[in-house]
Amino acid sequence: VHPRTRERILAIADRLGYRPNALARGLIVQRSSMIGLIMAGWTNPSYLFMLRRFTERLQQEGYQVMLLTSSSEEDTDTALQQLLQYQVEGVFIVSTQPSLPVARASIRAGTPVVLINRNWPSAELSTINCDNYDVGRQMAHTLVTAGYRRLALLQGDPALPPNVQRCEAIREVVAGTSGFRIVTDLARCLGYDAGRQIMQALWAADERADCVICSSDTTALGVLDGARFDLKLGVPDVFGIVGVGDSAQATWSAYQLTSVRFPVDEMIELAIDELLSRLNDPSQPPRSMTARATVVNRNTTRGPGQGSAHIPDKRWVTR
Amino acid sequence: VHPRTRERILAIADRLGYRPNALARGLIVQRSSMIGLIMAGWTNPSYLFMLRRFTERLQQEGYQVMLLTSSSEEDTDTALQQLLQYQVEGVFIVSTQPSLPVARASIRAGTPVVLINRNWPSAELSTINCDNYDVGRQMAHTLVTAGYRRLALLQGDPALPPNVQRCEAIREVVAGTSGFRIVTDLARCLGYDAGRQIMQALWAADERADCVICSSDTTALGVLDGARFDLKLGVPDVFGIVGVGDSAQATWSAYQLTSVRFPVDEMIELAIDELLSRLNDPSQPPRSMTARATVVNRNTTRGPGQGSAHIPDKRWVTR
DNA sequence: ATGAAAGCGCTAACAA
DNA sequence: TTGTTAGCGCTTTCAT
Repeated sequence: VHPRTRERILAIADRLGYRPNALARGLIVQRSSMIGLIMAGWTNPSYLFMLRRFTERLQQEGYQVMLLTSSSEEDTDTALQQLLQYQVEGVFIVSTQPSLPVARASIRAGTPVVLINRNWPSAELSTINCDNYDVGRQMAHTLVTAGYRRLALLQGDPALPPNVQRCEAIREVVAGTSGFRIVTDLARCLGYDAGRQIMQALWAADERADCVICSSDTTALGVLDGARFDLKLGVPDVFGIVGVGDSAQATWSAYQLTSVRFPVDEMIELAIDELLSRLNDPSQPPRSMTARATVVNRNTTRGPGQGSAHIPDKRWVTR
Repeated sequence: VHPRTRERILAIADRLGYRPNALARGLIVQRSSMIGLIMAGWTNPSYLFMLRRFTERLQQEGYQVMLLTSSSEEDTDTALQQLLQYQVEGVFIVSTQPSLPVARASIRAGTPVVLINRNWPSAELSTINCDNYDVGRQMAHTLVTAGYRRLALLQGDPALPPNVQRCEAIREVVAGTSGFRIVTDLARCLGYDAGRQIMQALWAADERADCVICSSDTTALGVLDGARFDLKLGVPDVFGIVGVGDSAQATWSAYQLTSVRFPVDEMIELAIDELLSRLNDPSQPPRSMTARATVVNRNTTRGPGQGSAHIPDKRWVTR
């Protein structure tokens, strides 16, 4: 094409307000350039960063992101079906999962699905996950080796697989450790205020706990403030606390909370890489990856660690 | 249609894996059912909630959300053009803005645009905003009436309109108040660590500040920990601190930070309502709404308020 | 109640 | 290099 003509036509097109219709193009080339993203678990603060990275990278790779919310598995099913109708080329599902028949539908449609923070029984979907049993084991061991004896277990949502897996592993460790036992076991303890109040109850109980495992950092920080401010307890000397998530606040010098760190950044990049590579080569089989979380010992548990801000070793197990 | 036949056909369709193609439908009915969402300012923690509400409500109304990221105004332009090519029916733009010609293009395309946390000079785009001058004024007044005299101004990103508007208003108040002045004026102070370090510098300076205005709660909490832990200063007696955003952490009993609260929830719902109603009635002119933020006095400033958790009066100014 | 035909805006393949 | 044609998967209209 002559540059002259090209220029002229482009100018006219612009003046006429012409925009190529990406939908019509998608129809004919059989590529929508759209990727679906189904999100649950919005209370996890690191998901803001996740959303950002997803959109940034996919945009960069020439895709558009279609974002859907789910608050139940039925939601996830309808969301996934919607996305398939919109001809997305792939979909990420975060902290939730579709039913088997709907998942099968996506497989038949040839649309790769990547599950994040959820397991999948068969090898039909890519998954990227933490070993939550291991997380539970590590948390319990941290407390045991620090010499605590009477554990309070402050669970989150008992319907969430990661929560039950963690707790199961904790109970296993407890069962296998003489002299260490669970004196309180509460579900649905979430948030700063809940933590702070529950600390009072723990101390008023017949059998006082001397350490606690919380289902989130926010809860743990509430417990910590309850222990230090309200009860004037020596933390970590008389009372030990461990949280989950290694949030920014956990690292603040006012808190220095011992917490479980997930390699969030790596998980995100890996999830994107996995989907992109399956998009480039549809014959590639779905992979299941397990990330290793580590507890970072700070100042709410006795023991060796003193505000160690070390980067955990990233060990990936691929099946 | 006979229910019998209907059932039979549906079953066959399902077995064949038939999914209606939403793109093709959109092409013919001239309605994509897609809404664009261009996001910047990802460091604002309340944006996670915003994303959630946007997707929840739009999904509920039968729309799909297309999420794009922008980190500059050029990004915003290309993002908006992309969205127009994908035939979105409307778009939200958060904490950024398009250039005038690109905005005009969207107007010609008949696609309503709602700007959130950004102003727009002319009345072509809907906007929903806080009165940032008023925010600056309120923050300064809070400090003045509490009897502080030597202000340290810890700005955020000097390129961000909300930041410059706030600071402008603060300077105005300072200029009009004898005995009250700015002893330190720093830009790009963001984050807990920055705040904590800067506190040291403030106290080591020739002329010590006795109060500080921070550009975010996180910074303010860093300053607070720096003052209390490192310097053992009496807060609020010898040193006053005010933050912006009224984050969850600001309300924690360990902090009780005086901060500016924006009516985020209401702003979000209003933004969605505005777009939906313009979608339903395209002849409806764009509206500009201004939300009123309020400082909630807690325990990092002297004065009447003692952890008042009152809900601010929501006053909306519509032009 | 069902079938046929037109066309949404685009790309791809072909012919001029 | 340019123009023509077919058709992506759907809805709508009109005829059966």
